[in-house]
Amino acid sequence: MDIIISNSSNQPVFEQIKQEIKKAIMTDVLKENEMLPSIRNLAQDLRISVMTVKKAYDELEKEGFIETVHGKGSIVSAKNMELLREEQMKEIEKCIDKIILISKSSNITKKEILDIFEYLYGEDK
Amino acid sequence: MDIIISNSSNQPVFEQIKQEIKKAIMTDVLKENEMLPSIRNLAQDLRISVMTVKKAYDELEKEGFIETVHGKGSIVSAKNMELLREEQMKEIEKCIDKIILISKSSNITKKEILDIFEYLYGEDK
DNA sequence: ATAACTGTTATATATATAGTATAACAGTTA
DNA sequence: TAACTGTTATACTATATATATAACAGTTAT
Repeated sequence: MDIIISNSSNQPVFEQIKQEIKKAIMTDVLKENEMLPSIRNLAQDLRISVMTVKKAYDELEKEGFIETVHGKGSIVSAKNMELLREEQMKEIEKCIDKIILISKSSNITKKEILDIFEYLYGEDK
Repeated sequence: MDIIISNSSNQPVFEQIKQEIKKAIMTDVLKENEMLPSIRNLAQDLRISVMTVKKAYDELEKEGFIETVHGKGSIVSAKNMELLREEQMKEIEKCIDKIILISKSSNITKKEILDIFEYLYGEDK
């Protein structure tokens, strides 16, 4: 599994780790019940503190994406696809809400937004 | 001009002030060359520190939305509509980028997104 | 000139978040 | 027992946010 973090990102490191792992789960790079890297290994690979990785893992566990057992390590929770889908749907809805808020308090039209969306989405899918 | 801030917001107070003022400019509540509230008055009204208001005004000036003269106060810059429009367009594009990123790394389809958009947008406009 | 407004600058303080570093402790497995 | 796992606690640094206060400086009208 490749986890890429950037210190120039506006996102905190632990947040980037969370997102990368969620992405890996969603794209099936990390499958159900598969082991995640140990916090020490990942910390060493990314050259960051163990505590930062632990924070990411702790939050992923609280959110139901992984399960951690003391002494063994962390695995991907079963039945998390619906969870992820719901979470991502909520994220998309938040973005759309923001877009609509901007649109309605400005002279940017619905059509303009749809055009940009189509353009940025590209041909595929 | 009504500026509403919330301490329970995840956004910092100075950021909320910036957004409220931009919104007021966009909706013509604050017109070109119109005076903004003095930093002391606004701070008193919102029951926050003068420095927090100053920070908001300083950034609005750096971004070109207002102009401040020592001893006189701040006014809305002329020709900021294109500026605001561009900024809001960029904001919308960022949101769309995020939506597309999520969409393409998940099983959420373009059609689903468009349906949610239509639903949330409502009938008007 | 003075009063009463404006903004400016500097200083000190408090709090929260993010991140690091280290060490000691504890569970698992071969 | 060795070599992995995660856990907890502590201390420290840096940054962002926000407050409070005071002194300084420009503008305007009387």
